Amino acid sequence: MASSPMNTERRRATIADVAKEAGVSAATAGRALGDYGYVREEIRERVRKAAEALGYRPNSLARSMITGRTNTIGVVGADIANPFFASAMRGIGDVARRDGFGTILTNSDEDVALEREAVGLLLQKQVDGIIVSPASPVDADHLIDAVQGGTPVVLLDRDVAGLAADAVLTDSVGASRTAVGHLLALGHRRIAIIAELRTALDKEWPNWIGAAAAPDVRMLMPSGARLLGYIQAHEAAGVPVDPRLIRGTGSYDPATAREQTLATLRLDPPPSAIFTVDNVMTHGAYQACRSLGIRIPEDLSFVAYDDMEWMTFVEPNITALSQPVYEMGKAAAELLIRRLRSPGIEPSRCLLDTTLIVRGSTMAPR
Amino acid sequence: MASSPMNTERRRATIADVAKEAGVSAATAGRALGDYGYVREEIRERVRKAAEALGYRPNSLARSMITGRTNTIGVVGADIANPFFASAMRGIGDVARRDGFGTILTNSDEDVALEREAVGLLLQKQVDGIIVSPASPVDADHLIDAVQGGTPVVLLDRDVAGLAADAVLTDSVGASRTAVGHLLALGHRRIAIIAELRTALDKEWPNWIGAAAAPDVRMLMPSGARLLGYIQAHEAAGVPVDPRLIRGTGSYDPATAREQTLATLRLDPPPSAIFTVDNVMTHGAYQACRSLGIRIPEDLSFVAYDDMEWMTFVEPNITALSQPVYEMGKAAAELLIRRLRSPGIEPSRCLLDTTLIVRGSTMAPR
DNA sequence: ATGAAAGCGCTAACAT
DNA sequence: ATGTTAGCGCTTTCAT
Repeated sequence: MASSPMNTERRRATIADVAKEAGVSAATAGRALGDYGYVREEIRERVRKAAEALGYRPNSLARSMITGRTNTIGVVGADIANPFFASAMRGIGDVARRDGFGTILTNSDEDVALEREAVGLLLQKQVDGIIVSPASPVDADHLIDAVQGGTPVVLLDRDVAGLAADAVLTDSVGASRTAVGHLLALGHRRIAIIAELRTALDKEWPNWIGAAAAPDVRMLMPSGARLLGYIQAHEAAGVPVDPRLIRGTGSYDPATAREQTLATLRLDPPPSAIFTVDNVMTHGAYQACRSLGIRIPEDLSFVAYDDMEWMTFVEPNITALSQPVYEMGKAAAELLIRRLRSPGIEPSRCLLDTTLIVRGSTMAPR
Repeated sequence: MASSPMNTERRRATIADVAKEAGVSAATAGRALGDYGYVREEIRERVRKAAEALGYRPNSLARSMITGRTNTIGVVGADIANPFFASAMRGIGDVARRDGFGTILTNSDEDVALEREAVGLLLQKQVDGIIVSPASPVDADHLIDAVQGGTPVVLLDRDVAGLAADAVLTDSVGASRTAVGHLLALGHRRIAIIAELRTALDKEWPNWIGAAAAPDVRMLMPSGARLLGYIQAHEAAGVPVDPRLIRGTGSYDPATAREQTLATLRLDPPPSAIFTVDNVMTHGAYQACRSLGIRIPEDLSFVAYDDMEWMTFVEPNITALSQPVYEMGKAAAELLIRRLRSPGIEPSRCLLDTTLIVRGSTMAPR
């Protein structure tokens, strides 16, 4: 009955082909294969056989046209090559697969224009929802548009002022206070901090020192929030903040972090401790320390935000703030899928804990 | 003229809405917005305005139904949390974005069943092509199916016997010969190797030693190929291979790598050097060495396959084989997109170079 | 250069 | 329980 010749690349079988082969209507074939509506068990089996014989594969595109759902999640991260996003993405991917979703991945490189473009592309592809680590906490009209257009958004790691969306966050300010508090408690009085401070609001940090009111944390990027924690820890301990110890790189970039670290270490008097606000900053700062032959912790105590596996490889092991990054990705995907299933519910903010792991890179200053 | 009320979530505008707003037919609106066919410039502008006013976004699904192309690439890697795949994915993503493609990412966890399922899902989603790091070099009927069905496949990092597809590979055997040759030239005669050796054919390595004919490299996984290079280097140097120094973990897993390393270091006489075949093995092996307080390179020379940033953080720096991972991802995407544009061409195999970076972790045995 | 109509592959109403 | 019909949003003939 098969009329097509044995050419190597024949037209893919459609549900109509399967229906004809099984001697039923396309609708019935669809019901049998798609597990919806009513089908006699005997027919179902016959259709299955026919589908098998023809090597039939349903076309999700056509299905999505009708159902309005693609079972696809869009993800916009800064850079998948960064271990932070790689781990988070793994968490997202695991939950997505478990619940029958695919994931479209895009990189924004911390650029709002690229992020906007990426979100636009995802919307055109009709993703069911979007998980995003926004490049800016204020410039987010494209995210608001998406939500208004009916595509839910979940914020990962970074908040956005004025966007009522689910979010998975950590308390960067608090964690930073803990880390810097640890150094202050050890007796450090000159603590350098290496941070991106890339956005306009993050760059207003000089105003935060000694200010009556703290800035709105929701307007800050993680690096800004972590600097805020640094300042708060100092003020709580009654230790004055030396602005020269606060080094902004202006970009996510180990090379600049190295330069800024070298610059701060040349100060007179030099810092007795250094705090880096994420793995990229840590990378550059640690390189700088090594290139100068600085002894850790005798000459300089070192605390890093983000725990990396190599921090137990080096001597001494590095004291670090450990974030549950994989779990953050999982939580984001779970929040999104929950919302897809029950759209009405109030946005919820999931706050995960960061823990300080004290290792050998911190001691009292000498 | 806008008749819809200001409800927060109105139906998304379609091309018909835009057409009506602009006072033209849907076909013309499509031509104006989609840059195909002929449209008077004046009309084009009018349609653009209407689209803008309605916040129109084309529906890629509908477009793909007709054109048969989704402008989407499917990627199946083992684990995006592994820095190797994360870098490769970044390369793929950069090229894809440049050429107007999206990327759907899935993890196979080195499991052929999961890989098969992932490929099936990607085909249902009608991806234009698939980039895959196959979990098995022999069990690949699903990949053959994809190609026969008209969806091109590009192999990344791992070859598949009997699949005529584009591939981006490195010479694992040769690179491994170089690395082990370096150790042999220094005078090492007892070199341990830590490798996955997960597949059936990789586990046949005892037959390779002193064999007349080498096994078919295309049937081996990278870890098997690297072990083969190890054996070849020994035979070229006339140094006998001690099978007790060859440690297979059976899985991608730092914990097992650590155990195997501890076991091999307990041998009498112990190895004077160790070679790890990828970053996961390196992770476990390095932990093992640290936990025993072994001095590198005085007690043990250390060579790693895959260069990681931390290898210049530790003391001494680790001698490593560096692969151009990001470029491999780029090349894979470029091969795939080239094939999408000119389907007829012969499959090409892109072989990238691996370089040995000699650092402080290797010296002559004492 | 534009419009009318057909149709991609599938599912959702509506019959029966 | 099954078939018929309509239609998702768009592009592509085929007219004019």
